[in-house]
Amino acid sequence: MQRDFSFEIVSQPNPNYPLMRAGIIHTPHGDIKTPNFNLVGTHGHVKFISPDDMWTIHAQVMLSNGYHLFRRATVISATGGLAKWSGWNGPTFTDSGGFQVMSLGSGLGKVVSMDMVDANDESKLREPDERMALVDDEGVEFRDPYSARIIKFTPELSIETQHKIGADIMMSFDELTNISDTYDYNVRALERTRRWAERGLREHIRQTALRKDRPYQALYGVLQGGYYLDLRAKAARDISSMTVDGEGFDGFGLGGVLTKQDLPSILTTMCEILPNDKPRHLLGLSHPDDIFVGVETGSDTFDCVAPTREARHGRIYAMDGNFNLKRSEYKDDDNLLDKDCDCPTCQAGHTKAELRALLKSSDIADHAKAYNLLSTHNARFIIRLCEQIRQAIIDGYYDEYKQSFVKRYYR
RNA sequence: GCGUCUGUAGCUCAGUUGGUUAGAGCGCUGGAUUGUGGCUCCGGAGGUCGCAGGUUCGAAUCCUGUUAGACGCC
Repeated sequence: MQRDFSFEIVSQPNPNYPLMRAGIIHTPHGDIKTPNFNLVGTHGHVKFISPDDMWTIHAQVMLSNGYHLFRRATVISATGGLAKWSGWNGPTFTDSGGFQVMSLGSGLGKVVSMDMVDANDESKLREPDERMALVDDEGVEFRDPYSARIIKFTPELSIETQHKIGADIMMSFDELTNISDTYDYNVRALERTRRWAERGLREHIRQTALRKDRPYQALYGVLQGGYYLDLRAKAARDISSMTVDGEGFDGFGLGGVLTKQDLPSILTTMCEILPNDKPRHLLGLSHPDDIFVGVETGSDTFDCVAPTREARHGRIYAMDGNFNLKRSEYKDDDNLLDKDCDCPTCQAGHTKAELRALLKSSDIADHAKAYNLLSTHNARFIIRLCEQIRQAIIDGYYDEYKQSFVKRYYR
């Protein structure tokens, strides 16, 4: 199979972190220098951040969602794929819709619990008859109560949809378990995810053959297993060794609801088993401490809604620690969001007082302005963090960099 | 001058035939937010019910007076 997709490692091994690396992912829409944070544009655009803004803040990747774009997949395909259709002409990822198995199913209407006090507590799960996503071995039935629309998503349909959308990198359709699911349930869900991965890989090979006129789209196999290390190791062995007609996955997605406490051991367990020469994407995490753990254990790319969502809610990232811009103490504060920031918002001189007023205004146009200025700021903060981590890995001063960052940020 | 209507939280208002510590939305204020059903979610402060009397076991609610505003009529 012809692939215009590859991964190269550009750093020397670090004895303190044997799995850590900096690299380059070569895709049909350009190179991704890793570690990198992918901006999340679920519906094909990042909320309140334009493609021009993305270039300005040195974003490298947009990650969209095959489930949310399902109805528009044919149009996107006809337009020439996600990059052209969205106006963002750089590298793109699509997620499979696997996250929605949980977020619209057992976790519907709840903030994703990452607290171990909820572990194994099935009473914390949404009742099946209240869920908008019902899972079985065949796939997932998504229901929309407003339109009465029902979509039966299967691994085959997810992959076919993602091929239509045409992102450079796709994710296999997986079942994400909730922290409240039991060990036994995780065993069953993991086996289901393994079978779905195989079915998806088979469909991927079929679709690739059907679309020879298009650039090759890479497919990452996704690893699950809850917070159980034995299941995580099994997932890593199963997915990394999986082949269909001699073809395997191009990279790996590290998925699941992962607590800060368990993150290092879970990531280490998986990445020690995964082959070193393929890229790994850590799904859904972007807080700086999580990124540090991720890169130290071998993750290359990250994505998360937190920087943009938290920006819209007034949670601002800054080198000396995050803060809530809505607090009254910033009402007359003429300082920048972060005096050391190179984002367009801080470079333009917007003050905390000014941005707070926009954010708290009753005018929807002011909101939009604030959301744009604050989202680009937070996004740039995490992107810059990844850029600096990459440079530190390559130039051999990672420990010093991390120490200085953490000392200020988590003071 | 007379008549009618209206005065309840910073704002807009609910308050059932009088019945425990008078509610809501917005605003204010604090927190949450991790592969985006989110201008979302959770919490807190804030009122001697225009004022003064009266009836009653008990009044935001009924009666009288008074005051402020709106409207109408001479």
